Amino acid sequence: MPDCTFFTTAIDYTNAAPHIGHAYEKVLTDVLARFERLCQRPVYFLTGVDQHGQKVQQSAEKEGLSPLEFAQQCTAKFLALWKTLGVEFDGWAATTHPLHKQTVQRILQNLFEAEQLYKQAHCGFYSVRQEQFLTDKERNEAGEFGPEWGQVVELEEENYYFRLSAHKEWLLRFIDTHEHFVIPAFRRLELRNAVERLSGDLCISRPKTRLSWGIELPFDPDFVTYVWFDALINYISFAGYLADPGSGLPNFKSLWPAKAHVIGKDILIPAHGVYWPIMLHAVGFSDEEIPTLLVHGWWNISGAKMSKSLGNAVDPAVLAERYGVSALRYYLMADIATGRDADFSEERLRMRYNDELANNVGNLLNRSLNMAHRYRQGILRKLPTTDADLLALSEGEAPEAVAAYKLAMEQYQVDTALDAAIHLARACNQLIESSAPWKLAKDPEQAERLDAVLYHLAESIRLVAILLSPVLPEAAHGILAQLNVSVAPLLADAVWGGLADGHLLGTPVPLFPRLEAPPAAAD
RNA sequence: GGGCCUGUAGCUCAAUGGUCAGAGCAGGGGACUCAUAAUCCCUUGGUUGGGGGUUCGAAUCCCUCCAGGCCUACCA
Repeated sequence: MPDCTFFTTAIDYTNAAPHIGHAYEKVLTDVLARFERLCQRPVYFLTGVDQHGQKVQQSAEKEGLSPLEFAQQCTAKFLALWKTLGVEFDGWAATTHPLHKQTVQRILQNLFEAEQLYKQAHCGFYSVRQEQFLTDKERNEAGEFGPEWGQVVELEEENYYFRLSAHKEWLLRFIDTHEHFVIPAFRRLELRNAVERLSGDLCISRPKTRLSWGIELPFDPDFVTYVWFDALINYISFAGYLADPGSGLPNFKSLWPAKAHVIGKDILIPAHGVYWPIMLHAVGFSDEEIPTLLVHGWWNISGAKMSKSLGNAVDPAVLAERYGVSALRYYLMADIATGRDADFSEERLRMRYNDELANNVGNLLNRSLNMAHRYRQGILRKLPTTDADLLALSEGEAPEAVAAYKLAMEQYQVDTALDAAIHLARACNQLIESSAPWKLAKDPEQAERLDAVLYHLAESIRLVAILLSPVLPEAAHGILAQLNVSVAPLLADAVWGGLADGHLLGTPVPLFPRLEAPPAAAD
């Protein structure tokens, strides 16, 4: 058993600038990692970039750069975005890293020696322009390869193959016996059906004559390895698998198996659901060492799939600039159910931010602190109370919100978890209306009740801040600062009564300024 | 072609086969003044895509049709 919770994300291909989908996956994983820290569990968050392959090589040539230069330029954009969005990872998996190359080559060598790889000639139609073999799927209605492929020649080429189909029956049994291999459940069904139809082995090499930008096969220098074989291994190479002592990489045993590989639905089949478990199995990993796949959905725009080529890609850096990191992170976590698709809408981003963060939470903090200062110089009294409405909050709404939040987060349902936090804030606003502190303040006989109400508000807000902190680390810090709480948020502290008798609250400053008018039409 | 998902209020979504299908937002009406023109209360709004079937009971299970989407095919 690993002693550290290990999350990975897909590594992004350094061929184009990051879009909202990249940002979503990384923020989601960042939130899951931050939740582990909130629970005081050790966590290791690995993300990175996939820098090899034909597309990078081609794009680099177009720009007159070396593949490495091009990949590094693109990598810098991803790194800058993660910094902007507060995505704080522990390990950075860049596949051009020498230690990664070393591990990939060691695994290839082991598989070769175990006779899991073999060399075979393939004869087929090859597009010179696109530099790839064509299959029947590329044929047009007339059964021919269209002009978009340029010159097509019949070519025979030798390559190395991985004995994928030899492990098909094992994979089927594994899927059948491991209910939680794929989350959500319907994806597991989808995967199982795909595996049933699996036939043939996986070509894992490209001759250097047509692709040089990759990791060389250790047993045949005329070839580099296929992109997926290179990329998937990042999950173990950067976790320290087969690493030499003193490499600086983590201790593999402390991390593996990963709690979850967070990936998009597009790379479940075949890469992560077929190639990856079979690779691990072939290398000698036991069934208990195959990690769970947490498969998230897509942000669509106007219901259409996001695509750079359609010109509708949403630049997350622009959104962060326009609305702020908190608004963007909140929207990405609140407006999609993990595993499903959602429609991206700036209008909904503004709406949810204004309604839930500005009007509900932000204004609650502001009005509560304001009253505490106006009526009590900011000093809280922690006194026993018998008022039913206050007990309903301290013994009902608040602990129930924490429990619902925890349950949802453990099931990766971040949107549901956020609902629980917002619901608690809403209950506080209701308490303010029903107790009307401004009236209590005018009646000396109600002094104790006023103190109790103010305490209940501050205490509830403290809990809300703790619950929001994985999604909104900065804003949670801001809330706690205004409450004059200096300790870092912990879920263990999300229990009633944390604020001491005589606690002095900080000065109210509007925290989530409303996004007033929609900015002038984008672009 | 094969596989999978979705279809519930104007919008975004809930609802282990079991009270009258619920929230938030939007719409309508009202209240309040501590607050970021915020908040709170009440309220309008549904043939659960259509049609069959199983059941004492169906949004939920089965069949079928319709509509949209995804994977199958190197964009999270």
